[in-house]
Amino acid sequence: MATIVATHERAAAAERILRAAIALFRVRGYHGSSMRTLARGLRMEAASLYYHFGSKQEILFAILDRTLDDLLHGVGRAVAAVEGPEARLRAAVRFHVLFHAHSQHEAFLSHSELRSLTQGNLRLVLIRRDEYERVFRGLLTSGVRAGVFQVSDVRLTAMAILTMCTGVATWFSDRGRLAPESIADRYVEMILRSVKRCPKGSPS
Amino acid sequence: MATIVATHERAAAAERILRAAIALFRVRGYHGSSMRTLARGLRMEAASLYYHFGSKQEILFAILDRTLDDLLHGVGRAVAAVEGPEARLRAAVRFHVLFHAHSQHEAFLSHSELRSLTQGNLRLVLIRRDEYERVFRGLLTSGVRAGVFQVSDVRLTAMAILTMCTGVATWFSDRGRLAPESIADRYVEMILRSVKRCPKGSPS
DNA sequence: ATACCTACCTAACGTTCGTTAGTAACCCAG
DNA sequence: CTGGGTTACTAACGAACGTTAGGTAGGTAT
Repeated sequence: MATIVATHERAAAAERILRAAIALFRVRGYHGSSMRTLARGLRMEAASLYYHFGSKQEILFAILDRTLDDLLHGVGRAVAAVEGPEARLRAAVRFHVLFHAHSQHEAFLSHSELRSLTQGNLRLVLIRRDEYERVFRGLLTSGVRAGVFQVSDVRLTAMAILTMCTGVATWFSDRGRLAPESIADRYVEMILRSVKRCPKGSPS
Repeated sequence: MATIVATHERAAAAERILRAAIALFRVRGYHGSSMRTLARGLRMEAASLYYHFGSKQEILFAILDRTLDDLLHGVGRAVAAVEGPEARLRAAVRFHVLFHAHSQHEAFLSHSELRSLTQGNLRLVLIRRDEYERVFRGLLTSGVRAGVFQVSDVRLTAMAILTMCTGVATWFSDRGRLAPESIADRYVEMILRSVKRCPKGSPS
């Protein structure tokens, strides 16, 4: 079928553009990257990009939109796979760290380039980001209710955990000292240490 | 003295420009901000900015240069004021959080706009940023040697602490629920909980 | 009063930007 | 062999960019 092949090729070309855009925006930023530079990396002309995307903004939104989808589905699957607040928080943190190492560049963009989105696109992205953050607040709250966590402020702790793990995307390197799995393990330990209720008289 | 008044006025004008640039770059990013937009906010013409700064890049560098200075001197003063690894780490974390709340915008820029610096300027900034990070690694190492801290990886823990506190600059709001002091207190607690050696069998 | 300096201005330079119009090469169906 | 759709191209648009040249009003020093 021509149509099936065609749509497949088309999707593949769009995918190639998105991958190149992720790499370029990561290094130079959205406003620092031009359609001509993006096209050059793909051995194309700038005008040809407009066959696949309606605008530069549409490319940025496509990247962030998909990344937010991946984050939401990923964390959903991660917490659903285990039971209990502690195991679920471990799974969620682990997923978040691994995602920010493996999908480092798009994860970075979905924080750093929010300001480059148009108002409408920003709204759509923020709705899902809030949803994502609510997952972590929910896990902390359940843990506190169950008596296994002890945190002075759920919202603040959730922000602290998320920004700490999100930071992995800014410094992680494939050729670095630590593998994503090692980083995730250690982050999980650090975080659990700071939210777990201390059995007897707490050190603080 | 004419010269003293003159240099003072000149410095004040430059200061005004820097403050406006911090606010603008924060919202739109360096490449997303134009000299004309910056000038409009100051009720000036774009060309007039070149009387005070040689280029747009020079403005960005001036912001980051001074911010790095403030960070280095600030953390130096903070740790020198107390004794012992734990008290010093508390002081350093406390300073870092307070700085990223009070000087939120320039602190944010000194992380997000590193990529907009020219190669030479970037080098100068990174040298001092590395120096700053070394302070935290040093505090962790002393604590481990003294037997009061227990961390699996000093470098990783330092990065985790720094990115977590740095994140405050991205979400803090003057009109938010928590005052900088409260945030700092709680961050200090969370971090100390996760690096302090547990007296008997650790929870992990 | 004159000369000078400071701090701004207007006007314009050449370049690059995102984007559109129109077109040519290719591929597969009939 | 022909025709239509797909995917790229060349060329160009107007706008905005960072920056420079040159001028001018107002204060200060002599």
